[in-house]
Order: sequence, then C-alpha cells, then structure tokens
Amino acid sequence: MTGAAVAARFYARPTEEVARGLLGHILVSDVGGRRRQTAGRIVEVEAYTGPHDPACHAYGHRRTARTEPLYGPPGTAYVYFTYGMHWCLNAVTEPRDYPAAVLIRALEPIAGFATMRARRRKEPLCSGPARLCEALGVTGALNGMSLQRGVLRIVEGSKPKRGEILTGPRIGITEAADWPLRFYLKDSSWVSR
DNA sequence: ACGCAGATTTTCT
DNA sequence: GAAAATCTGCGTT
Repeated sequence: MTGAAVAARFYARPTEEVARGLLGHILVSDVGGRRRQTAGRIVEVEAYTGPHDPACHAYGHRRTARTEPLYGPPGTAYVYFTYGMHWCLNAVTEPRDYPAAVLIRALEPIAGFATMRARRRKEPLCSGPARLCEALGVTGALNGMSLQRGVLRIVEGSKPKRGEILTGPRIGITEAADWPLRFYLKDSSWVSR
C-alpha cells in the first residue's frame, strides 16, 4: 500500500464528519512485518462524540489510564479491550484534549488474505470491530500510536459518492444506542450484521 | 434461520 | 461484584 496517509488535520474536526469521511479510506497494517501486510477499505464506522455522549468511554470527562489516548492528538489509535477477549480499534478525533473517536466496525479486505485467514481461521475476515482487529493483528500494543506513520496507518482511498453513505443507530451499546452515529456504505456486502 | 450462553479481563461502583 | 462499543458454538425451529 503506497497511498498517502490521511493527515492529522483530517481528524481534527467534528467526530461525525470524520466518521463519514473515513468511509472509503484504507486501513493498512504492517504488524508482523511488511511481508505480512494486511489492508482493507473502511466500509462501516461509528462516532463516539465526546464527554456529552453517554456511550463514549470518556462520558462526563472520565479521564483514566484507559481513556487517556482519547485526549491525545487527532489521528491517534485508541485500542481498547472488551468482553474479556476482544480488541477494538478507534481513530481519535477533534483537537487534543477533546476526548472523542471513531470506531472502525468493518473493512472490505483488499490485501494480505492469507495472513488474515491464518490469524482468524474463520469467515468473515473483517466484518465486525473485533474481527478486523484479529485479521489485521491489532492489539493493545498499538494503543496510543499515530495512524499517520508506523505499523498501523490510514491512507487515502476512494471517496464514496453522495447518497452511497447510509446512517443508522449504533450497535452493541445500551446508552444512547439510538443516536444515528453509525455510518456505512450502501451496497457493501462487507458491513457487519 | 434464530436464540442463548460462555469466554475472560479491565474498569469502575 | 457487575458490566462491558463482541464473537462463537451449540441448541432448537
């Protein structure tokens, strides 16, 4: 993958805009070495919009060791562990010290199929936040790292056409699940559920 | 096709 | 001690 990395200023905007804007871009992972590079086009995301969002980990400005990366610079990876066994990947948004992020929920696999299958041993490979992390080798070791350079990065992809982006309620949460902050590509067969 | 329970650990109450 | 931004396997329909 040789595309230009998405710049920090892209992430330093309202989280909902960043979420829509990430659709079509490419997530590239060099975990395990460049030889085992894996990559996928982002087709589904969710916005977690900050201290006022009951579903956001930083709701009410809960600044703890866990949520610290959310307060970091835009374009940082926030990787958290949940349900005792799963990792999930977010891109930190808004200016530094404003704790918000976009959860990457599904990818269309485009490179490194053999590596993905070896890691996952199951289909689908990248439809679901924990599944794509497993397929790309994303773990807590990447928490707090830049998404502009390094082993995990987001590079320019193809912009979806207007009308190709659908909106819906967020998944897997109880508080404010109905806020329409999930965005996905209309005709993608790679979105979760 | 659908529904339910288990896995398993971090974080906060 | 309970819940969590989930996924899987196994049961039943």
